[in-house]
Amino acid sequence: MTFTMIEKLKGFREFYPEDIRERNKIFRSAERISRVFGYEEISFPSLEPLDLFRIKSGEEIMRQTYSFTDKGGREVTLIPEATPSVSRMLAERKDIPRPVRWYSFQKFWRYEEPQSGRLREFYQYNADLFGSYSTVSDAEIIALAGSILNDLGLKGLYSIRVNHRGMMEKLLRQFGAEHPEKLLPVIDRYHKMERDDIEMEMEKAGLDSSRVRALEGILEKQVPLNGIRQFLSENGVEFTSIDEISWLEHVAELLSSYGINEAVFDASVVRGFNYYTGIVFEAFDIKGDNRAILGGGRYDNLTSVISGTEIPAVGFGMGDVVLELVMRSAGIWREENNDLRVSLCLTSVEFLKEVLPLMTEIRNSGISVLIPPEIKNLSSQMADAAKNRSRFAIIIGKKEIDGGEATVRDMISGEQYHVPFSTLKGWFLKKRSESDI
RNA sequence: GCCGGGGUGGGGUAGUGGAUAUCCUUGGGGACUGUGGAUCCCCGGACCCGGGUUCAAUUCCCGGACCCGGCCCCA
Repeated sequence: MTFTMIEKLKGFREFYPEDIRERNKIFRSAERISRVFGYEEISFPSLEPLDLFRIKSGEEIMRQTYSFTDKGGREVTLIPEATPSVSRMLAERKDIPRPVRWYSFQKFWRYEEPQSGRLREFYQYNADLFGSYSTVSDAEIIALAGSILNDLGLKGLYSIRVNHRGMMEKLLRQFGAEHPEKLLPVIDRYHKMERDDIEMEMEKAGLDSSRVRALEGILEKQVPLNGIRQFLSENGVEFTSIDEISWLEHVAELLSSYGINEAVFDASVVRGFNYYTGIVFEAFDIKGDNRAILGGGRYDNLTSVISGTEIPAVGFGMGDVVLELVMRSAGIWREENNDLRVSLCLTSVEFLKEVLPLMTEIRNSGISVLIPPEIKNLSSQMADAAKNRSRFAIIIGKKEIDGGEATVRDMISGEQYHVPFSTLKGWFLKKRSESDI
């Protein structure tokens, strides 16, 4: 018989238990930190009308998404991002008091060629703060991002590169650019493009050669957030005419008080989409070669396009793909199962009904109890317990039933204990609290 | 959508225009009816798919899907 396995689609993943475990840690971290910042979870459909995304992105959206006509003739799209749906949710419920703090963690789909850190199906965490235009809310959303990364164990291993779209536009105008917004896509690709091409684009935009060199000097370096003013003035920027510098300085001050010391100023971060209006930021692995772990910024005009109501907003998105790569290279992606699990080993199946109530009691206290599906000889049950990484084996035979005590074997040390049935649950709870098992 | 690279059991590999495709590991069973992942024995499992060249293709050629990486795009 010939059998051909049907392969999974390009850019899609399967998750085995060892894959899920650590990913759940990301979910839990994001959930916990979001909650203590006052953010509440929302969820929205995975399939939306194509028009929801067309509004923002035009027809390019067709090439970059899973879009098709459904059986009812509707043009639909597997959601490639969260913002449009979230904006609609906000617009649908005008009674919700602002500011609104929401987060979500869903699957998204993009029809792109997979490459490092980028797949066709991925999870993305999203957080947004609606209804406030302030340095305080900008700092909050960046602090939220940093706190999640810290909670995951990445403290000191990443940097958050911060910039301000409004400031960049003023700066570029001051440098001679007539249409600063046209230069932003070039700046976005500063670290990818050839030097000659960049300089050509800058000159085309209206910068003279000394300004081109000054701009390159600015784009080249990352400096501490609180050193922006000095850095820019050293590179020929007349900062007195740019209010946004003070804005960034205040955000820097707040972030420092938050204990987020990973934020730096990086003028080359402007984000690809042009709907950002204020602060923009991206977090990177400090070692460097990965794509951005997360990215976001302020988008005060977007909600009006999608929902008809203008509501200031600042937020960010973080995908699981790059995050996993970064956590792996930081050596904090664990695949072992650290749950406290114990395996029941019986010398005869007839004892099972007698100890099942006890096992249920132990399970109810949160400890995993594995019942052997087949009662073979004790030796092979012990071997199974070892293989399934049980920390303890509970051995039950005639002796134990008659004596009313379980024999409990520590599978690491080999020590054995006789524990009365009545105190068995407490014995495990004590073991659990004594160490980090 | 474009470009470069890749492929032999679940994982890691050897090898080949022709014969029963190598080894390790993993998995299953047994030796072993009250004590372990050991040991020994047995078993299962692979040349990505399709077409072409050829007497003969896992091997050479072409195409496709997939994987890795890059471009476009980046929400």
